[in-house]
Amino acid sequence: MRQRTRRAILDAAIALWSRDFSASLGDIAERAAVSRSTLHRYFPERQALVDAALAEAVAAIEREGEKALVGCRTAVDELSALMRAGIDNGDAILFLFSDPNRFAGNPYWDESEDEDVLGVITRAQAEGGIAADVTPGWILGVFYSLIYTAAEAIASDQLPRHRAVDVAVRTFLHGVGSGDSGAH
Amino acid sequence: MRQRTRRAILDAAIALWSRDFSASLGDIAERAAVSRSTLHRYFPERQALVDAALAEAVAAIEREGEKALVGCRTAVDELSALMRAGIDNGDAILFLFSDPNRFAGNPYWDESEDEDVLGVITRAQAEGGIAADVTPGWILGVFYSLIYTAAEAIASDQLPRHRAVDVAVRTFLHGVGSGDSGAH
DNA sequence: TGAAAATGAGACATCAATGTGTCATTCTCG
DNA sequence: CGAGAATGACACATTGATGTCTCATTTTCA
Repeated sequence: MRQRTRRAILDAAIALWSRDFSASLGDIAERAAVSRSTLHRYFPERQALVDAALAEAVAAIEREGEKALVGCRTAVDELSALMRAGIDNGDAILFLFSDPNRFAGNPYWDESEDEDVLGVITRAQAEGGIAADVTPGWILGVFYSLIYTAAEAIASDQLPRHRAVDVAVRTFLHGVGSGDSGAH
Repeated sequence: MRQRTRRAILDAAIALWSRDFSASLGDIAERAAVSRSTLHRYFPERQALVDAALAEAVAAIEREGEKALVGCRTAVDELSALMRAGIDNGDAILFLFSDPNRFAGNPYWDESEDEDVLGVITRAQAEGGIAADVTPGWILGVFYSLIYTAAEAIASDQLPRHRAVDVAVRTFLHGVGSGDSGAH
């Protein structure tokens, strides 16, 4: 029970704070189907919950990202797999990146995931699967933006999950142009 | 002076709330280089400032979008122009769309801009410039996401403004793939 | 079953943000 | 210049979120 409750609170915090960081602890407790008393037993201060949610979100992304990479042959394959994993953890992505400065200086803020993805991107550029005349930083931003957009489309029932993943990967690689106009 | 002060407060509110909606009125007053007293004279309650900022952001987007459309020949041209205009008003875009539910039910919340862009998108699909096998809703989401990403890249000095616009439009139409792999 | 753990309910105290006033100072413009 | 508008600097009350505590109830597990 102990772990289940903690998990419910963290999930609720990430789900709510990913959309609105001003959500109160009362809101989170309600979402987690837990009393505010219990929430305070697990996380005595608001900041403690922020830190734990941050650590949990980072861990989830790393964990799922790791799993997604098995069996990939090219760097582009890896990016597609990471995008799928990111969409499946849309709340965590959104929570981490909705405000790039929110966690600046927080010891639990870990940019290694950024570094990992950037590595895959530069590798994909070297392999010729990703345009080499655009900065990796821009590509990383597009990568996360499309994950966000796909997660949002799923959450609002605009697209089924599998369709959202396909369309996001396709948009990432080829854009939404018809394809018959000359690429740059 | 009266109008200038009001404008400074609205700009500060949009700039701060676009990144962090929990920013306090004190933060906004400081950013606007104005005392909290003055802020309260212009906007007696927090909600009044929220409403005014919302109305101002909507108006700015509509106004700049309108201006951007002159001289466009194709619907794809219009989308490119709208994207440029959006990036130039990145704070307003971000403020309006960072939380799609924040302004639900607010009388100043106007979805007509959404409708306008959706119209251009379907027109572009009919003209053959935009893929017709993807939902307009998805394309709209990608459109705004790339505006956000470009505005963020500019704000963090990763890309100069003109370069960000170019790269965003190109990504919108052709993605970040190298282009020599078969498009869908 | 029965003790220990976990939880819920609620009464507080505290604190930061917000809202409301007053008064002095600065500025704008006739 | 000088009156009126605009602003800044406070003091203060209010409010909602947060943090702390106690006690009753429920759940878990040996």
